[in-house]
Amino acid sequence: MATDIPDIVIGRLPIYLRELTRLAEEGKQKTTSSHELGHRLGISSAQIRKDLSHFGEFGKQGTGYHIGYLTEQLSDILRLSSEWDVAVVGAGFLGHALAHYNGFLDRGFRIACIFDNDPQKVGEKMGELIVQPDTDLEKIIKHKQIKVAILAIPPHVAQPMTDRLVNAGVKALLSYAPIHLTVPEGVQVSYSDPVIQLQRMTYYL
Amino acid sequence: MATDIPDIVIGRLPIYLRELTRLAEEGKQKTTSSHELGHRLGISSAQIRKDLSHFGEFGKQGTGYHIGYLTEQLSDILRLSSEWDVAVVGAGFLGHALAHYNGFLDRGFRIACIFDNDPQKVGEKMGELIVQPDTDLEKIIKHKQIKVAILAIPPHVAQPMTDRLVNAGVKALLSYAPIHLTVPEGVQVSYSDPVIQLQRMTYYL
DNA sequence: CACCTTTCGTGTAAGATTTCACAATGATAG
DNA sequence: CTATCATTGTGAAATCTTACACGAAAGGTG
Ligand SMILES: NC(=O)c1ccc[n+]([C@@H]2O[C@H](COP(=O)([O-])OP(=O)(O)OC[C@H]3O[C@@H](n4cnc5c(N)ncnc54)[C@H](O)[C@@H]3O)[C@@H](O)[C@H]2O)c1
Ligand SMILES: NC(=O)c1ccc[n+]([C@@H]2O[C@H](COP(=O)([O-])OP(=O)(O)OC[C@H]3O[C@@H](n4cnc5c(N)ncnc54)[C@H](O)[C@@H]3O)[C@@H](O)[C@H]2O)c1
Repeated sequence: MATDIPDIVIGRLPIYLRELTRLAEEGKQKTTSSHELGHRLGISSAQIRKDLSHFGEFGKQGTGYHIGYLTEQLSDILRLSSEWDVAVVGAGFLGHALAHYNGFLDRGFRIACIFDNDPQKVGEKMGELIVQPDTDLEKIIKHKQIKVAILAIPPHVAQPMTDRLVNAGVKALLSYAPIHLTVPEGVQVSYSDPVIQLQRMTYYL
Repeated sequence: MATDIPDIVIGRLPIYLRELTRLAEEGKQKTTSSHELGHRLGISSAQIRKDLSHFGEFGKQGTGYHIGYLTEQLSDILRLSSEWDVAVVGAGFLGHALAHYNGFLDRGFRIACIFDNDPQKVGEKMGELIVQPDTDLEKIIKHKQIKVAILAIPPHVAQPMTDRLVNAGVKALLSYAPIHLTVPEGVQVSYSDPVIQLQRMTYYL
């Protein structure tokens, strides 16, 4: 049941999870339907049912899905039952925003440490954390067994830093640097480049 | 030629453009091939050729693509020949990072104004800009004919702010708020939620 | 010039994803 | 208890996307 599930399906699960959490917060109802969820997300109900059916039968005919139960199941599928420690590399503007962002904790992640190579930044307090020198990066990541990192450093140092992180055991990497990164098989990479996103939209304007 | 081009193809053009710019910066060569470009991006050469062929014939057999020429063509296709003015809404941590980011200018966008509703933030200097009160938002956006906006405000005010922006004439919106937005037909929306991206990766860990 | 190498552009095949549509199931109301 | 209604889970069809493979062009070489 766990094999062979298309990436594109996995990619939608976090969206479902996020909307289920919103539904739970609204607190108006204990259950929802594929139709309601789809309507709220601009996705067809059939797609939602098909996606979920890859993992089991979570709904009930006539009633729909129990919001709490489906939330739990999706959290389990996405391995969010316990928190992932995350390392942030780069304590500039973006690192600053990330360190202060409180939207990670209740969704399965905790910023566990933040690194910089600028002596001026090292030691500075950021949110709950203190900026660490990048020379300690390998030691701390190995010691805390950190598997997830966020890159918020300039593009020209992103690839070498990626290599260091992977070498220290990081398996999932979200990069804000506007550059394609090369990683070994088995390491996940994801990118966030606002300019790419804007450029995708201007075509249609 | 302009109709019927799949969104997924449009979505890759900015990636090609970004890598072409890097190649130009490296300055080692005047031309590149679909094979080289694909190799650098982890995309098949056939896909690159097929994607480009939707818009015309930009290459030369035996030689490949002239980097400068292809860059120009892609910029034209994506409507990046002249700069788009961009409004940033929300002068918090993220708005701060965006206002100081110098990676927009050379890729077709210019942050033209930044808004906040917090009297403490209004008037503050951010990068080259001064934070404007959100009450002036409609006036300024209409006056400058701004079509592109970035949302960096809390989730619960994101939908009403979207409605205001769309009403003022915004046609493309990049939102950092972790919530699905509803917009009228013809308005483009794009999202950036790092938690969604991390959750997509933890499944594979 | 004849030959070789490179690389494009593209028709077609293969594969992936979405949509359709319906039997089956559970809830509800009279 | 039966009829009605809502909604799931899922094969099959339709659509979309990627990969393959090759003829044709361009440039270089002897
Ligand atoms: N600011 C934005 O809104 C924004 C938006 C999109 C993308 N980005 C990208 O995100 C990245 C960071 O952006 P930023 O605005 O925070 O930049 P920034 O210059 O404010 O911060 C970068 C930080 O990285 C540190 N650094 C540099 N080399 C390092 C190394 N080898 N090891 C550890 N730390 C190192 C610097 O000391 C600095 O503190 C850049 O790649 C940028 O292109 C930024
Ligand atoms: N900080 C991060 O790293 C990060 C990461 C991902 C997503 N986000 C999301 O991005 C958004 C902004 O995050 P942030 O960290 O900058 O938050 P922030 O609290 O630092 O900034 C939000 C700003 O929006 C302003 N604001 C609130 N309501 C407004 C309104 N109606 N009109 C105009 N301005 C208004 C506030 O005054 C504040 O200055 C949030 O939705 C957050 O969930 C943040």
